[in-house]
This record gives sequence, structure tokens and C-alpha cells, in this order.
Amino acid sequence: MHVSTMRDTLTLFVRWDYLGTYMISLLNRSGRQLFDPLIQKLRSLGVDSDTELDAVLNRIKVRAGTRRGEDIIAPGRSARHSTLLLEGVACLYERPPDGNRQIYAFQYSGDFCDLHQHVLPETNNEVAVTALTDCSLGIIEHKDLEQLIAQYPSLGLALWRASMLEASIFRKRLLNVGRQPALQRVAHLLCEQLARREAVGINSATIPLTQMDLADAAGLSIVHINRTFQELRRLNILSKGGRTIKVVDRERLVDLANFDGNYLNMPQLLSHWQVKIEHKRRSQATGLSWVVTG
Amino acid sequence: MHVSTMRDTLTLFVRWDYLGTYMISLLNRSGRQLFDPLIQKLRSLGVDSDTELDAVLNRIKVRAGTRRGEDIIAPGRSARHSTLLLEGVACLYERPPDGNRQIYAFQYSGDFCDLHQHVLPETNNEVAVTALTDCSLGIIEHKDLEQLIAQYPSLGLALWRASMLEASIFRKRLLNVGRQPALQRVAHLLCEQLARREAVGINSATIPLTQMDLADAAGLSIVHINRTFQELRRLNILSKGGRTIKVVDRERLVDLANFDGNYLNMPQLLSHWQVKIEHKRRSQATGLSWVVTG
DNA sequence: CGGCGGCTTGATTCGAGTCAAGAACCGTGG
DNA sequence: CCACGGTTCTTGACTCGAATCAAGCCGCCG
Repeated sequence: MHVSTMRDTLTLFVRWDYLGTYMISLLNRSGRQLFDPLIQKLRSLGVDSDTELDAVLNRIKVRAGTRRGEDIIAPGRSARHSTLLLEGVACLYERPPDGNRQIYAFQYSGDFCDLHQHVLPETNNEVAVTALTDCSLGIIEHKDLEQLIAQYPSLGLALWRASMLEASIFRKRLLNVGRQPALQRVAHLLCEQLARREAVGINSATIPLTQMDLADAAGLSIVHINRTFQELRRLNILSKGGRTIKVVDRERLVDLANFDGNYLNMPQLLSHWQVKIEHKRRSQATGLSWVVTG
Repeated sequence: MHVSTMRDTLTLFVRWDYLGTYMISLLNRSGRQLFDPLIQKLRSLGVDSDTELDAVLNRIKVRAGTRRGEDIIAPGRSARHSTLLLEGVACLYERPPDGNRQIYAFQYSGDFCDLHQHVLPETNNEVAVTALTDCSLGIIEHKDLEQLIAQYPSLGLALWRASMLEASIFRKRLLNVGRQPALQRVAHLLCEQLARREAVGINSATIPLTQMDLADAAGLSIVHINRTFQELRRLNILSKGGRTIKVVDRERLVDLANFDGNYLNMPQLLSHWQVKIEHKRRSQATGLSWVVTG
């Protein structure tokens, strides 16, 4: 199904900021729910004209979704279109020859799955994307994308920013995987997920990942992840009952992980996600002060 | 000193591909040697018109260099210009509160030191760049850069590509740090350095880093790096005499690290940097074949 | 109700960190 | 030219966090 069939709906919800929240919630699922995270994301990346948003949305085609466990982008081959995650959770990963799986990043609604392949088509074909929950997907032809970028340079900049943001996440992960013990490592990873989910409007404290997913992302064995989870539960940070990962004490989690969400570039809701000042030892040299949050 | 004082020289060497190699080598140091890696890099990123190269080069001002150990970009503050590494080796790093240093990436001549701060000025101010050897630096005003990108969209794309390339490096590092034991981890890191150095015309087998630098990049303790080096020497991969890190058996190093340089996007000289086919177990599903190199 | 994927547990091993000390090297200044 | 002080490198002894191996368990879906 091509999105242009719901064009009327689109131009309506694209201007959501002119409408009340209540009206929006009346819009149907395929319209609002599907594209809202993307809109939110593009806006936060600096796309501020409705014309541009509209233009982008009109080029997006909805493609068949995938079920949990299926690959969204198979390793090794690149396509002539970019894929967009509209609903669900996915991950960018790579399987080294030894059969392991390293998860590079989790992806949420509104994220592009394979921008890298658009800009560097030949490079790095080993990375793939797989669905961690059932997913809804959109695609946009590379040529459409190029045309849009040519027409709206600020869109190009926004996508560039999105890439840098991803890079920023990779760096932080590198820091954590390289230097932090298991407990903080996992805590940080969980913080990142909560923050990124909130940034696209997902406010649930439950993170729909398995312990295996976390293990593959954190670079820890499943067994050790499990023991770490037990510790987090003992600390009353994760909920004790049930098998789902549910954060019950976000504050303590942030504290434990020494999480500073600044690197995620979420202008709207940063306030929750900064470490309190006493946990941060700034070099005297720069003399910058920190936002203190409650 | 502003570069326009050597403008005549510049427009000459910018067109180096029309001249013979021998003529080039006659050009003076400040002209050819300083900008050649940058030119090489921009070309490999897809900037193929001399007009564009020329335009970029003309906006670059040479700034005072730094000595080994000094910060090129201090943590915490962003400037109104981007900095460009013209000569020497630097690293992008971050110091977590515990005083550790995590090196995210090594930078070589031709690399932009702080593209991230140009695209995402507010985000992630903790990262910094420091000189690992004495360095020559150039700067380019953000407004000049923006203007250039507006005028030459392919330049914007090239810089976007450069960022994605960096991200690609981060990912591979993440894989290695997260999953590989010390020996292969270090080996991979060394391969990456050799490959990237070659890509900008530095062909020496000696890598001008200290064991501490490697430790901070690999996420290992100095003591353990040292023991790993001893192992690499015992395997006749690193040279035995002296304290410099010199690779004497690149082939075996690549082999040990299972290094596939593909992710580095170096069209010119990839052939050296691919793992032999028997070390690569491809999934049957994709059916891609591999370039076999001798 | 049976099987399989995900979670939990315990026992054991091992790679890498830490601590501590000494040696080799380098630039600097007398 | 040499003596000095600070890095950088090396080595050994010890510790510890996390991997591995091996079961067993729980709960869901067909």
C-alpha cells in the first residue's frame, strides 16, 4: 500500500502542533500512530517546515512488516531503497565468523534502519537488522531520498545529524563495553533504551527485550546477564515478578549507570536524564557548570 | 597564516592528477605534503571536481600546531570552526568521571577532528581530541563550511560519508572490544591503523603510538597490552628490537585479527586488506562471493 | 501435553586487572 | 658530555570478574 492513499490524513496530522492533543488521538492508527515518531524525530533533528515533512512522508511506502525474529535487512546485500522502522523494536547487528552476535544498536519507531547503506553503499555489508518484536516498516526509494535532499538541504542535514547521533551512541557504548563492569554496563544500556523510547513517545517502563538481546548488546554472556539482572532486582531497580524487563526505579538506575543523556540529543525531555552534579567531576579547566536536576 | 598566501601553489597541486608524480614531489612541503591527504580523502569520499576541492582548500586557514600531549579540541566547549588534522596523529577520546581515558578513534592527516560538533553542536560535549604526536592543524569556519555545502551539495554528501565511515569504525571497534580476546583485539586495532594510514599515503610499518594509547583504545590494561605485545613479537608479527611498534608480518597480522578492511571504504588499495576466503564463513543464504586475495 | 525458547542455578576455569617494583629510554639542563 | 627526572616499558605474584559447562525449570504455543 502506498501512503498517498492516506494523503488527506497525512497533511492533517503533519500539522499536529496546530491541533489539540485530543484531536490527534482521534486519528486512525495507520495515520497518526505510524508516523508520529518519525515526525517527532525529524523535528528534533531540525526539520521544522511542514512542507518538508509532508514531502518526506509522501514518499514513504508502507512495506510488509516482519515478525519477531525475522531479518529486516539481510546481511550482505544492499537495496535501492532505505527502510524505516515505523513500529516495533529492531536491532542493528553483525555476526562475526565465530557465530556470535554483536548488537550495535537497538532501533525504535521513527529510526531509519539502514542509512549507512544509503551513504556508503559498498562498505560494510556484513551488518544486518533484525526484528526483536513484530515490526511495521516503511521504505523510501534512494532516488526519492536523493531528490528530496537536493530539494530541501535541511533534510540532508537532518539525516546527517541522525547518523552522527547514531555514531554518538556507538561511542558511548564503546566506553561502556570497554571500561565498565557488568552491572553499570547493563544499567547504562537500560537507561539508553528508556531515554530513546521516551524520545519517540514510548513511555512504558517495560523494555521488550530478552536477556539474550541484552547480552549480545552488552558483550556479556547470557548467564552473566542473568546474574546481573538478579542484582538489579535485589537493588529494587528492576521489578521482581515476571520475566519482562521492567524498570521500577529509574532514578536509581540513572545513578548507578552514571547516565548522562546529553549525548542523545533530545531537546524536549532531557531534564530526567542527567546525572546529578555530585556524581560528575568536571575538570576545573573548562569551568562549565552543570544543569542540576532533582 | 592564511592559506590564500599559497594559492598559486594550491591550484597547481589540486590538479595533481594531471601532472606527473615527479613534478608533485617537487612542490614544497607546506603545499603538497600538508593538503595531499585531505585531497586524497575527499576524493575517495566522492568529491571529484577540482573546483570543489579548490573551493574547500581555499577556505582552510592554517592554525598553530600542537605538540604531542596537548589537546587539540578541549572537552566541553564547541567552537565556531571545524578543525582539520593536516599532519601527525591525534585521537578522539573521552574521560569518564573515574579518570580513565577511552580512546574512540585515532585520527590521521586529512581527518576532520570535530565534525560531530559541527552537525550536533550541543550534544556530547565531553569528547575531546588530543595530539599523540606533534600535529599541524587547519581550521575552517562553520559558516564557510555551510556556505560550501550549500554551494556544492556533493561536498555535504562527502562529509556525511566521512561521518558514516567513522561510525562504521566505531561499530567494528565495538565488535572487537565486546567479543574478542586481547590478542585479536590488539591485532585488529593495529590492522585498522595500518590500513587507515595507507589510505592517506602513510606507508610506514611503524605505528607511532605508545602502549598506553593502545591500551586506552582497546579497553585493556597497560600491563596486559604489554604482555599481548610480547606475544605478537614472539609470533614474529611485531619487530623485536626497540620500543616502537613496528609490524613486520602484515599478512599474519591480518590473518590473526580476521581483518576485513572493507568497512573502511578505501577503493584504492583494498586488495591488501581482505581476509582470505577460507577464514570467512559466509551464510549460505546471501550467496555472495568474496574477493580472494593472495 | 509435549516441546522449545528463554530463564535460573551451581561448579569450575581462565583471561585480564591490580599491585608493586624495577629497568630502559628520552629530553633537558648544567 | 653526562647526570637527572620523568615517561614508558617490563616482569612477577596475586585477585577477581566473567566465561563456560552442565543441568534443571518455567511458561508459552502449537
